[in-house]
Amino acid sequence: MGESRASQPSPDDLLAVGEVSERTGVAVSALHYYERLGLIASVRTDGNQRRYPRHMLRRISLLVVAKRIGIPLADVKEVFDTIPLDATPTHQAWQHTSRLWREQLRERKRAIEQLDAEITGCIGCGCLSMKACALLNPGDLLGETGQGPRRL
Amino acid sequence: MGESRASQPSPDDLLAVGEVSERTGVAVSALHYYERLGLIASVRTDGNQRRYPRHMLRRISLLVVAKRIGIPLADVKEVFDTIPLDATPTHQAWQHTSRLWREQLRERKRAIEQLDAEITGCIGCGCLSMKACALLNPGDLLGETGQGPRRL
DNA sequence: GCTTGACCTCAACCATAGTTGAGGTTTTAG
DNA sequence: CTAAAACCTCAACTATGGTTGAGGTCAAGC
Repeated sequence: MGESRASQPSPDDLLAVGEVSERTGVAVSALHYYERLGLIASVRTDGNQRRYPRHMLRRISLLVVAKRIGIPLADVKEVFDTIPLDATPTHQAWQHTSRLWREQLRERKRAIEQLDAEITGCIGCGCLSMKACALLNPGDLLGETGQGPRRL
Repeated sequence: MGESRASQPSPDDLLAVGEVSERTGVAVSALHYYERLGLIASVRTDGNQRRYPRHMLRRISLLVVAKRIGIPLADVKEVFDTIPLDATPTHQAWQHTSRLWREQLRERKRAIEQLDAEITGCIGCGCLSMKACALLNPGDLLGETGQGPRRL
C-alpha cells in the first residue's frame, strides 16, 4: 500500500500529494497546512484533488531547509512571497535568500558559542556561589539592596 | 509602583514573588508556571503568599540558562529532580549538569555548522537545478521512477 | 483602620506547528 | 463495474511555554 499511485509518474508531469509527500519527506497533513498558510500552492483536478507542478518540490525543499535552520514559517512566508508561486525561483532570488538564511544561522551559532564560553567558564569557576558569574548574572542582577550572597 | 515591597529585603531572608521576578527577569506568571511543573518551589506565608529562599534564585537562573540553550522544560525537570528542592545544588551536581548541557549545546552547534556548510555549498553551486545537492536532497530523495529533473 | 499595591487561584486564551479523525469523494486497478 | 487506496474538508486535538483576566485576599504604609 501507499505505492499504487504515488510511485509512478503522473500524467502531465503533475504530482499527487502523496507522491510529493514521499519525495520531500513532508507529511501530507503538513502539505495541507503549508498550503493553508500560503507557503505552497497546487492546481486541482476536476475532482478537487491537489496536483503539484514539479518545481513545487523545490519550494518545499527550501521550506524544509528553513525549518532545519529554525526559521519560523511566518518568516519563510515573507521570503516566499517575493518568489512567484507559479515558477521556479530564479538563481538570483535563491542566492539572496540563502545568504540571508545563512546569516541567521550564523547568528544562532554565535549565540551558542557565547553560551558555551559562559557555561565553560562557569564549570571552571564554581559559579554556584553566584558571585560575578556572567552566566548566572546576565548583566543586570546582583540585588543591590541585599544582605544577599557575599559580594567578595 | 512595583517597588514598595519588591525593592527592600524581606524579613527572614525570604523573597516575595515580585522580588524574585525582578531579580531573575522571569515574569511572575512564568514563576507560577514553573512551580506548577515542579521545577521550583516556595514556602507560603499564613496568607498563602509565596516566599522564596535565596537559593531558589540559583535554581531559577539555571533554568533560564537551560532555556537559552534550548533545553525543554521537561528535560530541565529531569535534571532538577536529582537536585534537592530545599537547598543549593552541590558544586558536583552543577558540574555534572553543566557539562551535560554543554554537550547538548555543542551538538546543536555541530548541526548548525553542517547546515551552514551545506547552504554555503549550495550558494556556490546553483543548486536550484536539484541535481546532486546535499541540501535539497537530504539522503533519500531523487525520485527513482521519475522522468523528473534530469539526473546528469 | 483603611487604602492600595502586591498577591492568590483558576480557567481561558495565545502562538507555533502541525496531527488526527469523521464523514464523504475521486481515481485507479483489475 | 466495483473495490480499495488515495484523496477531500473541517473541526478538534496535541504539545510547548507561557500570558491574561476575573474575582477575591493579603500586607504595608499613612
